Amino acid sequence: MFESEQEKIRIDKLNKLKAQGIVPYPYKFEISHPISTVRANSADLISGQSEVQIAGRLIGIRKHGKATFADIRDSSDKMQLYFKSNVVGDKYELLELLDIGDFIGVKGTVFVTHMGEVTILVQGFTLLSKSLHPLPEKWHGLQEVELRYRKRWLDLIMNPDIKLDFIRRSKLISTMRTFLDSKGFIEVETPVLQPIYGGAFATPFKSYYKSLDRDFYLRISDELYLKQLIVGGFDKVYEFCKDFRNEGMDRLHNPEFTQLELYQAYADYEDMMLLVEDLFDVLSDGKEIEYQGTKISFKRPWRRLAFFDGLKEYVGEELSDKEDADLVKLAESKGITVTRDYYRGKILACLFDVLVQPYLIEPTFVIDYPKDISPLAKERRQRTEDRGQNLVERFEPFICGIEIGNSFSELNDPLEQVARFKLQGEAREKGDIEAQVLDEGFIESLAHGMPPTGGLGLGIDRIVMLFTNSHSIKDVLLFPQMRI
RNA sequence: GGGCCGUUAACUCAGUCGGUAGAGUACUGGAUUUUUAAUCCAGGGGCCGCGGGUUCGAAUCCCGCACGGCCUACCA
Repeated sequence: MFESEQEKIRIDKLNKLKAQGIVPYPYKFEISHPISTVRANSADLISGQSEVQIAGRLIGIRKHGKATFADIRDSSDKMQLYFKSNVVGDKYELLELLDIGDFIGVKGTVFVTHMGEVTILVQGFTLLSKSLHPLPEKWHGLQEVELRYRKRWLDLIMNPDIKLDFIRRSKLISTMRTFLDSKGFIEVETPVLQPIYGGAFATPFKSYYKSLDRDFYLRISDELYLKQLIVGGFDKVYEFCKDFRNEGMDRLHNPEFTQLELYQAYADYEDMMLLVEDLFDVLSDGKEIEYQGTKISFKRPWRRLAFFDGLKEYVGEELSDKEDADLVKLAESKGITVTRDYYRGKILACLFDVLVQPYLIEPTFVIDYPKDISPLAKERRQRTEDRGQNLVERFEPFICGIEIGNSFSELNDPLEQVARFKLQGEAREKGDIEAQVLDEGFIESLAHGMPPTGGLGLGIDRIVMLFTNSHSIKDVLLFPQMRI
């Protein structure tokens, strides 16, 4: 650390500052305006000869002997500074000890240069923080993608425009919160550390709780806890839930990610579809977005595509009445490897993911999934057009081929729920390591009675990707997971 | 998991046929009181990702590994 030539020079400057009695890391500085405000009101500030105090990071220095131009930037904008030796006096010499990257505070008056740039004529200045490590080059900046993810602070300094995406993320989440609050939903918090994980198919991260001497898991979902709150009498609850899944990472997956899960008593999955349409109408402000070159409209109603209709449309045949063996054959003919412990629904889901999902560009609700891959969802109500049994009331919304959520008419029959977990147990014994584990507390809560309930989970990171036109989930996570 | 590409100064990048490691920015010293990629002069700065191999000699050729990116597959 601090061994490069440039770092040694800066530490040397730091020591010279200290020797002059200057505190290189003072405690605070009174700011009269953010830079953007100075800019917006420059005419008034100039005519009034008003003194302003602004602060920020030094991002450029141009020395001209007894005059020096510099640029500082705060979170709102940047501003040119003009130091003249006959104005700042002896302090002018201190400029020699400042570097690009330092934070300074200045007081001065606003004027416009011959070149038309709004500038502060500096009357006095204070070092607010000495920077010891040089910043990347001034016009190519920091480009190496790996460094941008690993050293996000540097990325933010050198590529400040990326802040807009993270501000957008924050605003989208706050809009969701306002939307749900206005509909009477209550925001709750549930455990991240769970003795039994559940609510989704995934491999968990395992931890160990010393004082209880037992294994705990980082949650893969908060579903089972939120439903217990519905049992307890909250009619509408939601949680922005950081989930952890011990799986690979790629442009759509980070091992820790954020889901919005919400549950509404006396509602079903049809209500959840309407809620999603409403939400996206608000999030998009009724406007189209463009994602990776494709224009997307969230205009209601979204397309509703039955799971088996999707397969029929893109595979060319009706699959609901096919034998398992034929499904395996079909999968293999499409180059999809099917291992032996796969059960029917999983084969179908694989086929769907590969053959149908990539083509779901316009916002689409895929509805009515196979029962055996949906152990927490209610059986589908019988309708005249039904193609047999074994469907549940479940949908997943897709946009641009990306799965952005999951929703059910929640199963609230405790005996049926036990039976579904039992089937999951059998799948687990056959080697399906993601099969869901029976949670006795959850079953007991259902046994006390849960009202009919609609549940919805939305992948927040992926939704932010859509609205910020980000190709990778890493671009909407400030600190994406990287290999160590 | 597979394929392709990348890794050289703090950053952005060159580096020919295998023959002493280059530029710009940044940094240091000097000149410069309206510049804004300031300009001009001079200078310092390298584990060429890591480990092997071939060779008189490797940043360069070969093998392996690590990390990253894109594509692809898988994991719902």
